[in-house]
Amino acid sequence: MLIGELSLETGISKDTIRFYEKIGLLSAGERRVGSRTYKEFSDQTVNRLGLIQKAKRLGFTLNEIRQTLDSWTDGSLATDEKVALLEEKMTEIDSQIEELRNIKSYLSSKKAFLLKSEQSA
Amino acid sequence: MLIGELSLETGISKDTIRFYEKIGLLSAGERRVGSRTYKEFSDQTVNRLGLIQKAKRLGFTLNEIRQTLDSWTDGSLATDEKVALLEEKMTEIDSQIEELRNIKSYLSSKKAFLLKSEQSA
DNA sequence: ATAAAGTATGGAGTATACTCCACAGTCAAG
DNA sequence: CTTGACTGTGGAGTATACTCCATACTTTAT
Repeated sequence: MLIGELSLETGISKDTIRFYEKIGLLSAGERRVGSRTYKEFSDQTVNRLGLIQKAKRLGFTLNEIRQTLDSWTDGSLATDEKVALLEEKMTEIDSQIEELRNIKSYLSSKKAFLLKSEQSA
Repeated sequence: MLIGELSLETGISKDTIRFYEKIGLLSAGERRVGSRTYKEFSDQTVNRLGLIQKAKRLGFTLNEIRQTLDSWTDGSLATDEKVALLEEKMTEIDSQIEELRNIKSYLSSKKAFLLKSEQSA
């Protein structure tokens, strides 16, 4: 598919997609038309962009994402290494959730304090 | 306290503290010594920097943090508005936790897939 | 008296992640 | 055959958040 369709399907702007391709986070084939060539993106690119979004939400930089996705597909990782990597990421997610819970309970105590002050006023 | 002590207590670099002060995220008094003036930070600044770190982890920009902290202390918010704001942030945290759980279960399914493939191989 | 450590200031530089623009070729519709 | 929508390229610009550097003053230890 061409960039417009990919953009529509993923909700990611064409400029961002072009930027991702420029830094090697996405790859594209070529479709020759007259004197021009258009970028041809595979269906899996939609999935890859979804992964990228997920990873970004986890706080990874585009560089880290590229490296991880590359090592995932270039045959340099054995299955058990992939499993270990997934488990590592899941542990990181647990830590992040824990941190969010801490912040939430901090906010909760702030709220309790406000309500208490209000009552006594 | 001076910047070095504040940096030690918070683990935030002097440069970053100076940057925060420059953009109005922190305020400091003046301590005059001879022809010079040093920045004098109050004890509450430690706490404020802790808040800033928490807010950053929630994904807020420094600008948003400044505005929220300012409105918190400048008397422009009634108690019930503060309570509402806290509740809103807590809801946002819940959403973030939910999203992290989704990503985790995605990773979990990837892992299950890998293990299944390994078994059949 | 001197050196080391801390501080302030102004400004340059870096990293990340886009976002926008001008220019130009391609294609389908009217 | 013109117009509008889509595409590519190169490069400039923006926003965020620092980080580093040179210069210079002050205090403290030796």
